[in-house]
Amino acid sequence: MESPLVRKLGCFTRLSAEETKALNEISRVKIRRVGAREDIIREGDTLENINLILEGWACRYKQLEDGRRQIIAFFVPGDHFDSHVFSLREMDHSIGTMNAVTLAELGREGLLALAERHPRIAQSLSWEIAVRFSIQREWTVSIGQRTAAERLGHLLCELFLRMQAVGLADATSCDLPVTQVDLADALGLSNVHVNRVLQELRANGLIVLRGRHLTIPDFQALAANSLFNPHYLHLGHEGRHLDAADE
Amino acid sequence: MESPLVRKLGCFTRLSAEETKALNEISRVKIRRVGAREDIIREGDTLENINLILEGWACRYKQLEDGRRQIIAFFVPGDHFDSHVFSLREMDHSIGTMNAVTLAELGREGLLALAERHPRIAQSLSWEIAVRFSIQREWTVSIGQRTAAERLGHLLCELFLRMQAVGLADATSCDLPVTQVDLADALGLSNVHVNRVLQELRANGLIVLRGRHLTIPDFQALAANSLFNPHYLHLGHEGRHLDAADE
DNA sequence: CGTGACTTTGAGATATATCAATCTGAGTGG
DNA sequence: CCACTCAGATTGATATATCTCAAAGTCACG
Repeated sequence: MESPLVRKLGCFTRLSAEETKALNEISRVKIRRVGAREDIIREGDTLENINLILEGWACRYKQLEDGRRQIIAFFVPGDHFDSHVFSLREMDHSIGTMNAVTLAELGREGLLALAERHPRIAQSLSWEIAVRFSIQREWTVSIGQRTAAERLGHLLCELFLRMQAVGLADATSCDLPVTQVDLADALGLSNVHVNRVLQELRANGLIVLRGRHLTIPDFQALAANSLFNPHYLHLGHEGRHLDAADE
Repeated sequence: MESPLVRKLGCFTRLSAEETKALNEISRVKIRRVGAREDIIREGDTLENINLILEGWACRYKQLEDGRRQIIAFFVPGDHFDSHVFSLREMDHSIGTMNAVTLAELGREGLLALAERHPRIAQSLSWEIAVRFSIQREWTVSIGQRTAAERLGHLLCELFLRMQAVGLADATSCDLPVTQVDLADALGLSNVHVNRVLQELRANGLIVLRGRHLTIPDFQALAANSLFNPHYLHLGHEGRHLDAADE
């Protein structure tokens, strides 16, 4: 079984068989299962390991004193949290699961050693961090400037492409294991409004969303409607080059 | 003259005289001046150097097709952009100046070599990136959840502390070389509304803002009013320890 | 002392929030 | 296999934070 991390890093650079094997192996050493809607990491914790998601979705979130919650990022399989946080004393936010999640706990040292031995792994891990940062920037743009419909459409486009990048989407659809309240907390909207905008997108034939499964019949249409430009995900740049060379 | 970078990294770890000297020297090699309201880097550019701000303010921003602009981050002296972007093909956003800016262009190799020779420099640079990421997350929270008054107050608290961290603030005030339109674009508000909220904060005695200079007479009061918790800036953790040991 | 950039004011307009029901459907126990 | 339950989705009615447009004021600078 191939680790979704391999799949994702493969978007950036072609990994050798040896590198792939090493990554798959390190993902198998220490597995942990967490139920739905549980916290994996709490604000104030100190981190010992890097957690890699093998199955399920999680999110980074922060809660204000009065209870308002903002989801700061979603994690899908192949994502990990959070190498660079090691520089900080303690977590300034929490990480919780959406549905049931399977994690690989990568020892910090193990991964660093791996990166040292395989420069392309190091390179693609730093690519991954840069992309994550880029996504965070785009969320700032979304919440700051886009209308509710654009925001929602934009988020769905992003999540769909990210699922596709790890091989968890078919041509037009993927799982979306989040509630409307979650979407609202991620977009800075009320759940009532999310519901209404969702209906509007459905009415326009831009999405089908039922039972935690999302279908985007015409991606271009939804993207255009949301001012979505996939550039910020930096997917498939190197990958596409290599693919082209294959043919 | 001490580089503001030294000042800032000193918040995290005590640098040796030798490390300080090395950082000051590398900041002096290649200096560049850019006028107010100019772009330093444009979307689509590829990066060759790391630019360190010695004087003046800049911002990261992104513009939607229809002209809406979101300021994604402010850069004050001591900040640099952007080591981790090297992993990406090309910039997915632009960087522009607020007022006149003096930059040090650090060669990528030079800095990497420096980091290799001095592990504490490497460590504090990675701390810096982690903090920047944390700030980006907090902006997401702000724009998503806080009211206009909280948002504005929160941003002013942040900028004041960041200026203080590089020694560019006195006990209650610092420069703030941005227009109300800039604040609006950073906060996802209209400039008219920023103006009104600014007046409200003034009326409540929380800020004095005139001629690009900000005074916060009672920081605690403004912080409380804005649900501002400085933890996310991760300032002075290690620093405080060492200070304590000094006594 | 004029010009342009920025700030301030006023008067509506509207996107989105809030509150409170009601509905739906998947899972549970009897 | 049927009621029950409960989380989540939907609806309706109303409130409000914030936006838009347009004009007028202020101030630094040449």
